[in-house]
Amino acid sequence: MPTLKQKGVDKVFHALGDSTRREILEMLSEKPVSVSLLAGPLKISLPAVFQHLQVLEACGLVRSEKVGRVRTCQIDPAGFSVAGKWIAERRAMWERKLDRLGDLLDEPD
Amino acid sequence: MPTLKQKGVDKVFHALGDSTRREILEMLSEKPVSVSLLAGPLKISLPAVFQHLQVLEACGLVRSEKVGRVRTCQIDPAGFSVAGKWIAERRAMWERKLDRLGDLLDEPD
DNA sequence: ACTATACTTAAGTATATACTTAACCTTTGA
DNA sequence: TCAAAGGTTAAGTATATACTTAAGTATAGT
Repeated sequence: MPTLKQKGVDKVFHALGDSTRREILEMLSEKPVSVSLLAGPLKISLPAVFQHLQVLEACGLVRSEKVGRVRTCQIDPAGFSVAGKWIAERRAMWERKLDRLGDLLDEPD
Repeated sequence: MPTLKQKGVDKVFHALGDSTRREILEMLSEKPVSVSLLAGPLKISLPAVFQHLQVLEACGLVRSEKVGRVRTCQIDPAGFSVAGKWIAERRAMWERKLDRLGDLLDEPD
């Protein structure tokens, strides 16, 4: 079943699980930003930021392009739709099932 | 800003970032299941499963109740709405902004 | 050509995470 | 009452992750 494309889900959620990376995403959600500008507000080194960006790119949450010596990063919606879809699908299923269950916790199978 | 409730977001995404934990959630999405039944199909020890369950409970993705010596686990939608909301909010914002940008950054792909 | 800027790579460290096995507690049922 | 079933705790290990500093590489400005 949905175990084939799960690799991407894995990477996206793992990426979102880090608060620094989510901070980066918040910054990028305003507008595209260069690597060093992203690093500014963060209290970690520039290489560290770069590594986070690699993670974010690898799972389709961020896209970037280098022009001259400046790399500009922006949100890539692809990764988000992977994550969003996974959650939405499960949520729909549970809501149905939980509904059907009523509130009885003790269903002895 | 939204930096206050972020702790929960952190934990939920981190929890979802592990494929074994997502497998557990898949199982629970069918119906409530006991700890040892959850462990059955998984190729890890029972204590390991238990630890995953603790992570899932700590972030509101799973709820459980012990009756006699059997602990029955079920999906808790709370955690999912945290994650779903975070994604939905950002997605809405980006879609607006990216739209406004047009294809400003020319797409190399 | 020379220097500064902006990123990139490399290499190492410290902590977190997922797992293990062994031992322990509770409840159930002969 | 005793043993098995179901779960829990403890303790240790091995790998992954997030970070660091130092040393590149390439482009821009003078």
